[in-house]
Amino acid sequence: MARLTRQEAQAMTRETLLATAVEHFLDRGYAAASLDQIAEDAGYSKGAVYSNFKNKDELCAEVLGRIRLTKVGEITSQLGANSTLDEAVAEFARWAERTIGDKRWTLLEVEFSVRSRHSEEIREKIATGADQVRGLIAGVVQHLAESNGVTPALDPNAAALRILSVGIGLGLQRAISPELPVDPLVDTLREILLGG
Amino acid sequence: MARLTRQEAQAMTRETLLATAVEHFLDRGYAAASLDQIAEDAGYSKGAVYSNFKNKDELCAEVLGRIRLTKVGEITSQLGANSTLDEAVAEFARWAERTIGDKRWTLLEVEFSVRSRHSEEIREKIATGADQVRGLIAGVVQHLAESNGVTPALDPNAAALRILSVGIGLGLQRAISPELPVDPLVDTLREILLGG
DNA sequence: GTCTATAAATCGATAGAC
DNA sequence: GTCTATCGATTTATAGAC
Repeated sequence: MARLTRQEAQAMTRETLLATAVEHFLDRGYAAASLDQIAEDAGYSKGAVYSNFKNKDELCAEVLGRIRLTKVGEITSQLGANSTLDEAVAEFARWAERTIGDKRWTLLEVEFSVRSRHSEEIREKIATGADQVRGLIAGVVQHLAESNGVTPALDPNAAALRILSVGIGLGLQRAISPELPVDPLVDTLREILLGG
Repeated sequence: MARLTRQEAQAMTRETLLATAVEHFLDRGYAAASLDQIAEDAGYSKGAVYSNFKNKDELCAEVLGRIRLTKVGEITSQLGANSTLDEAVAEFARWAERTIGDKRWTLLEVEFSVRSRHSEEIREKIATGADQVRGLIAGVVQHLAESNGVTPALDPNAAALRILSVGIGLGLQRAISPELPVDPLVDTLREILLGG
């Protein structure tokens, strides 16, 4: 290993802090996650956190961005590999079972969304993030429809809004009552794809 | 006005505190609502709050129960008055626009749900509340279907789960981005009712 | 049952040294 | 850029008087 330049060293500090923050925010939620503990667990002090991130909200926003990249990467790579529509829907069902089943992510997304109450700046940041997520879903729907030669029952944006709504609402209910089925989310996707 | 007995006086204290708490929790959310301010605004002291409610969580649970009674009362009374299915759906659309448009309620429900993380006792309380809400929705769907002679595409429980999921997810997104349409919720109800 | 007073515990954010 | 030390501002919950 060559020596790190100052820039590389700082990038590593930031990376370590961010990776540690992901775990803490997922495990404890926004309010209960402590910047002090995150810093300590990452091997730094709280000052390092504030040197690399503006405040707790911005750190959480970056944490959520990273988590979303991971989750979306999982589903897009798997969907691209499937040929028939049935297989794609089945693959989506397995992804949903795992992902919506992970209540830590849903609860963190939702808890952070509620913070839109406290500041217009946060609200805009959250709105932008949600917009991006809907865009990703719209792309997936369009891709699935085109590569299978079907016409969706809804235009991509409306489809994405509907799918994300069910995903959020069902995810939250399943975080509270894990015995609830994932069917509504999978069925929603299937109906949109086949119902044209 | 006759004099109040001790029991009546205490019932009135409780009622005043609860009514004041509804406004504070709706306006500021769970975390930002202060028991001290609620008590003061109601004309009592914090001690009175703890004499009438076990703690902040139980007070919030009662607050949510009362709000739900109000909201559900609105929609059930209006739906009962309508004759045709189209009218009922249109009436539901107006109710949804008002209710899902009231982001204070959605945000409070969601914020309190997230607290299921911190204690199994709260989680059970929240789960019971959600169960009741789904039961109410199932009843409305069944009533609408029977009184209009249609067979819903889903059984009442599945229908309620789907409708509540869309309601929660769309409500949260609309709390952040109010320009989003209410259509997904109304369309979901219509499709379930007509799709059998 | 209600009030006053206080306990007790955080935690986010900043200032200044290095 | 990072660390140490500290500020500052709250709030829930309780103990004891009335």
